[in-house]
Amino acid sequence: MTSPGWQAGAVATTRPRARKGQSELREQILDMTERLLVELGSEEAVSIRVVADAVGVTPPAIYRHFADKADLVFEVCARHFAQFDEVIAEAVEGVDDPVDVLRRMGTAYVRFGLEHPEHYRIMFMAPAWYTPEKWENILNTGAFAQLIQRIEAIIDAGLMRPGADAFSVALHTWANIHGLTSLLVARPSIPWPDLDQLIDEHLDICLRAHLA
Amino acid sequence: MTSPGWQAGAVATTRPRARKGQSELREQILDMTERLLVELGSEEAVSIRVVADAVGVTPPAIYRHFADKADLVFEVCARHFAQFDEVIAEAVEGVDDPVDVLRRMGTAYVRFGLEHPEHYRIMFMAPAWYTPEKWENILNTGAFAQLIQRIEAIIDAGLMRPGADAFSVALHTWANIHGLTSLLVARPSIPWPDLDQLIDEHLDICLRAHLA
DNA sequence: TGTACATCAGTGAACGCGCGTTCACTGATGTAC
DNA sequence: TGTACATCAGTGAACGCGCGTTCACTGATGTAC
Repeated sequence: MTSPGWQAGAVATTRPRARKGQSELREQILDMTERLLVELGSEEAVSIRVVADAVGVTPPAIYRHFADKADLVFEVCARHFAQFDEVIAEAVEGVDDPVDVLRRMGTAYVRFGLEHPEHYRIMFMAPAWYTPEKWENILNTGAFAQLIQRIEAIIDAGLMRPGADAFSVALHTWANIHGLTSLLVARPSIPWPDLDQLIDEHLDICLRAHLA
Repeated sequence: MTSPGWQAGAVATTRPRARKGQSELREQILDMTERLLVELGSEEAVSIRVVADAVGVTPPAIYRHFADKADLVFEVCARHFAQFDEVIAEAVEGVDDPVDVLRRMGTAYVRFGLEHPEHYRIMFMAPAWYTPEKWENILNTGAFAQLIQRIEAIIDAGLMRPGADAFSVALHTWANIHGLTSLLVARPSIPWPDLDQLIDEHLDICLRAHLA
């Protein structure tokens, strides 16, 4: 049995070459790498060959669009951070109450981790090897700057314990929220209690520790 | 240049065979695997061949003591958990004040992570693949049971907020302490403030959230 | 005490695999005349 | 409008590597007679 496209005399059913300068392959590769990262659940399992195969292209084709594997993973990582910042920013859009803002940021944070566990793992749990320098120091990230700013607003409104320092509160709050998120991501097999309630409770506790 | 041990006519400098049933190789392999895990900073980088080389033995020799690579890593993981439980238990020995007990457990926990980052990573941050089932659900672990018990003591002493549930408090406290620990382990390159103070502050916050 | 033998911890060579990456190439696309 | 040519995205084959694991073996250790 020969596949229809490969009968003698027939033109081989090769992938049609993209028009010059119009290749969408780069985007397809990024999309697929992101998807495979989620599906295979591990950075290591996503190889150049596996990505190429999934996209329907030969491995060397990847190298026309990315310098090497690290470059590819860097780009995907950059997408994760952009997406993350977006999610956090969206979560507080149009919310007035400054404490409610914090609650929503926290909830959005945990949800992001649960919905994109492999992204979250690479961003905040894995060794920094594959994380572009730009995000290695996450404290410069859009979302963390956001957090500090929102905490300052609460301090200004006189709702925080006296003497509270915005940076310090932000750091500990991040650690606390990350703690729940990363445990949920790393150990999904633990018989966690109801997630909605667990997250709500955790945010109660995190806020309570700092509010006046 | 031939190495002295391999001159023509000389007896090859082979590793002397252990006496029957007295092989210490098994322990040496476990020790070295643990050490390499720390040195190489990654589970994946520790291969059967690398371990064999470091111990001064050929790869197949490993298989006389462990069924396969997973078995070897399982055993090392078991050691980590035992060591961890020990550290936590030691930290509270002879401490009377029930709140102080919690503080010391928390400090010991973070310190364990900082001193054994690769152990910590495997135990609580890495996917559960290599974690023996026994510890996959960490809530059954010695240390977590300890934590619940100690929290119950505080509740009994009337020092907790009314309505506090020991299991719930333990869960959130674990998440909070793990949060700081895992961030420190995952992102050592972040310009963290003074560690002693950071840990102290974090414990203040964690306790404050639950105490009456 | 001396010799023949069984045991079995560790060896040396090899297996098949998937990895990242390279190289010379092919052939459709687009362009210049 | 037709033809010759340059471009370059993607191919096919191969590289060297380290991996986990297997196999038949060796030879010192320990034992039975």
